[in-house]
Amino acid sequence: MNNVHIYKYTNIAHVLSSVMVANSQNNSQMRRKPQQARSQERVDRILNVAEQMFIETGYQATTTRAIASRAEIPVGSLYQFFPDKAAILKALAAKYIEQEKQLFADLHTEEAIALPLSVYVETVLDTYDRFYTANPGYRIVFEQLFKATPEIPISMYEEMEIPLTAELQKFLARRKPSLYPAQCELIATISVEVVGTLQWLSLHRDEVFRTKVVGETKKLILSYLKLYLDE
Amino acid sequence: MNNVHIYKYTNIAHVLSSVMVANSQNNSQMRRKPQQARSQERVDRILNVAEQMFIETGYQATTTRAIASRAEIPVGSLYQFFPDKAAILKALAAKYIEQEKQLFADLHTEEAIALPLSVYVETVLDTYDRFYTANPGYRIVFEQLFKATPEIPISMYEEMEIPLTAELQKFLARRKPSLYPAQCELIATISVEVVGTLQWLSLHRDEVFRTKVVGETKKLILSYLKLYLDE
Amino acid sequence: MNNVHIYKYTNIAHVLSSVMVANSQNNSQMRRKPQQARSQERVDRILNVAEQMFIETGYQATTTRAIASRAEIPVGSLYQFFPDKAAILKALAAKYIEQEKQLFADLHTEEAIALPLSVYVETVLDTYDRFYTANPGYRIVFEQLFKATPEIPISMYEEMEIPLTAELQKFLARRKPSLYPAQCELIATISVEVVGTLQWLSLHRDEVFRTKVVGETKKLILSYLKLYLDE
Amino acid sequence: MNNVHIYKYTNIAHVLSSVMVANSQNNSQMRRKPQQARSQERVDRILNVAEQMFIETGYQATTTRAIASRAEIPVGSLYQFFPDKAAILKALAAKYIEQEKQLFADLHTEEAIALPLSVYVETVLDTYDRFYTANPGYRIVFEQLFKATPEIPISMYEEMEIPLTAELQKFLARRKPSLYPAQCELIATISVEVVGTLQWLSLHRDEVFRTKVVGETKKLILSYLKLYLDE
DNA sequence: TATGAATGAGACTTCATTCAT
DNA sequence: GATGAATGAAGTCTCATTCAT
Repeated sequence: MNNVHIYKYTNIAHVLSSVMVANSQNNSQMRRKPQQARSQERVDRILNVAEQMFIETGYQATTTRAIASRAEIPVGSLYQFFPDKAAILKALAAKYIEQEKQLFADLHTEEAIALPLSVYVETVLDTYDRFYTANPGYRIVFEQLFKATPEIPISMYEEMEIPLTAELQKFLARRKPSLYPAQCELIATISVEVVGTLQWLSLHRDEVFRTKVVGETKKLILSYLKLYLDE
Repeated sequence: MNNVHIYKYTNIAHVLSSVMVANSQNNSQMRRKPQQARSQERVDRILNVAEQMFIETGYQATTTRAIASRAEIPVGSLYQFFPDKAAILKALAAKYIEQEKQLFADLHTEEAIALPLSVYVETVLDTYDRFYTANPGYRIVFEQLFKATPEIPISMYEEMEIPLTAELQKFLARRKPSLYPAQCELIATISVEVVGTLQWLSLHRDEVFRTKVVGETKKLILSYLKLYLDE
Repeated sequence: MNNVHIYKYTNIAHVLSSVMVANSQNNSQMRRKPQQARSQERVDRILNVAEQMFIETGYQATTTRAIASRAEIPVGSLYQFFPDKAAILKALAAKYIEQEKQLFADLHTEEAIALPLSVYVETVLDTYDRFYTANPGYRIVFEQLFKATPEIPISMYEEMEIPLTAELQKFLARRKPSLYPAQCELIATISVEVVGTLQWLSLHRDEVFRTKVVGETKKLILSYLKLYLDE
Repeated sequence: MNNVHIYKYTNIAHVLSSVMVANSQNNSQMRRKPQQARSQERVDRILNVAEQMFIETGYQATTTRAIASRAEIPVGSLYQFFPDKAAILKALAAKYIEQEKQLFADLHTEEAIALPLSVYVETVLDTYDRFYTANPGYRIVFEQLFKATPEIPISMYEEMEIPLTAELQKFLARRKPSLYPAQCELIATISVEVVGTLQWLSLHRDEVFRTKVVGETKKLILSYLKLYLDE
């Protein structure tokens, strides 16, 4: 979810393609595929540090020197793995999408679609909570990514690999075939956006707060979907 | 609404006070109170241009030269009205709060609270829609403002002059006295955050989309509040 | 005295000429001869304020706006009296030279030269003390003036209107004709420099300190001159 | 000597401490301790160029770009060694104090104090001449440094590491125990100020002039001190 | 391959001076 | 003449990126 805000801004195809490249094997955003253990460990450290600093300070205000320094590697080495600062952003995005894919992999089954709505929502949101908690930089990374790509916004998220919106859209179409595709899209978009925001909100205080917000999110989404799925 | 994300980040009192100063008569954020028509027009142009560019490119990536250039004035003139870049942000924030106050001024009455829930939601969201459409930079400005004030986050929005969350909280307390204050706060916070996000989402495509999203927002919020207000 | 440091730095002829112009009637540094009382009063205020601020903050760090503001006149008006910032410096210099001339006017007489050395020193230094106390900006103004005129230093202070060094030189030549002119010049230069510095030093603490320093200066100069004048 | 003008202006302790830091090993004014030969040479060039330009044009009027340009390095490199413009000033000050200490290291001995006055003066002033000739920016650097530190002037130069005034004061107290401490302080202060000025003066013309001025300084100081030390 | 010093374009801001009112 | 808003060149400092070692 909350990928929605992505296609609001800009040319998804463009951004996504460049991001996905970072994900593939050879033609990587990364200058050098870190085959050795040390390199891989360095890349991970850079990514973790960068994610943390982007959240804390924002993308622009985070300097490459600062990232390298906190990751305890020389700047030069950072540039051996990433051609420029934006590549770190893209690598994070790619990592997020990868995580998202894996996490949602076995969610989109016939069984799942047949589940009672409440159970479905419960399952999806728990999954999403796990994903988001593991990838707290998600929102800020994509926000920045699309701000930096000032092109025509196209909403073709079906084509995208970003799973949540597509998943929900398909779910709606199956459960209530009388809904127009445009309606499915709208409902899915809104749901995903809402879940994304509330997840982000949930991370800004303590654990108790997070749990409460997640609980409310489930109630909210369930009551909203019920309007259409008459259950 | 959507002020929620404000108290997530930081010390409201601090930020707000500095912002409100920009609103008062003499002790302004602005170096010079523009008395003549031409000056006032320039200040307005700066503010409009800045708002637009902050939305498009973000605060940090927007340079003062670029603002001045797009506003078709020399940089020096910009600095005659605003002591620094941050002052533009604060002036925008002050403007928003002013607008918000005026718009919500006669919303918080006994009558309003007695309204049927659906009418209440309808009214509030229409008001909010008007406000947000007139002040599209709201979200990004406050986000930036609080990012720049790295202090202890305190959630005391009752004390704030920002009306929507407080308003909703009071509304809930009156309509359903059995709700704990903490519950009211949570529900209000979530509602405001959701509305804020969806409003923001609504502005990123065409007019048709905006209308649709606003409509869905009403449904969503109404169905959510009904969970608590058993109507 | 203490004009000495002037010809250390730069082309005296150049600087002095431009300064002296500020002193003459029509071809002034000042744009407009303030004939009306108000104008004259404004010019005085500017000069006083500028002198004070140059001492406190230095010439460069003192802005024309700040001068105008502290003198309680608009900047525009300041520029009606002075073509640029440097003109204020020059006007001050001219004022100082004028003061110096007047003060030393009746000092350079046959009688004075015939005085006992100790009485002569006493008289001269008392005069100088009065002058310097009345014109505390003297040192900083000339320092700045010559720093800003980066040309060949020429020591032709006999030609100058600055009286003290020339006066002392003549005094020495008369009292001890066996001294070479070059010696007279050296002794005079050194004496004037020393007196200038100690006078400047004397102004940086309280009145008691000032008196003490002035007393010591007399002793010091007297004992020095005695080396040559065998008295 | 000529450190006197230091405590005229401001809180010695404060300024000195910040300067001395520039002198220590790790907590340097300099961003990076230049370890390699090339870097060290660059730092030296910056310092030399800056010293020269400060003398010629003054501190304020000397731009960092101009320093870098004359030192034939990019501005960025300058800022790699010095966090800001003031740090160059402080580094120079630290260098001077270091030089002063080393030069005066073995001057303050029982033997020196027992020397005939004329020999003592001769020795001290020769030492000072060497120091000042090697560090011509001394005067202007400290002048600027204290102008930028607008605090309460305290004269506690015994505590300072700056040796000359303290040295002379002790010398006087030993040679003539009947002198009050306040008198010693005054005499020392005046002597140091005078020597400082004359040294400064001596540097503004040719070598012949310098020699002559130094010679006269010795005579002058000797004759002054004799007033108190009855020799 | 790994390092981190070096680079310089460009960011924010100031301020002497002008000129329309 | 008097005013003070307007101007923009220039100053200080940062930081993504390169490249010699």
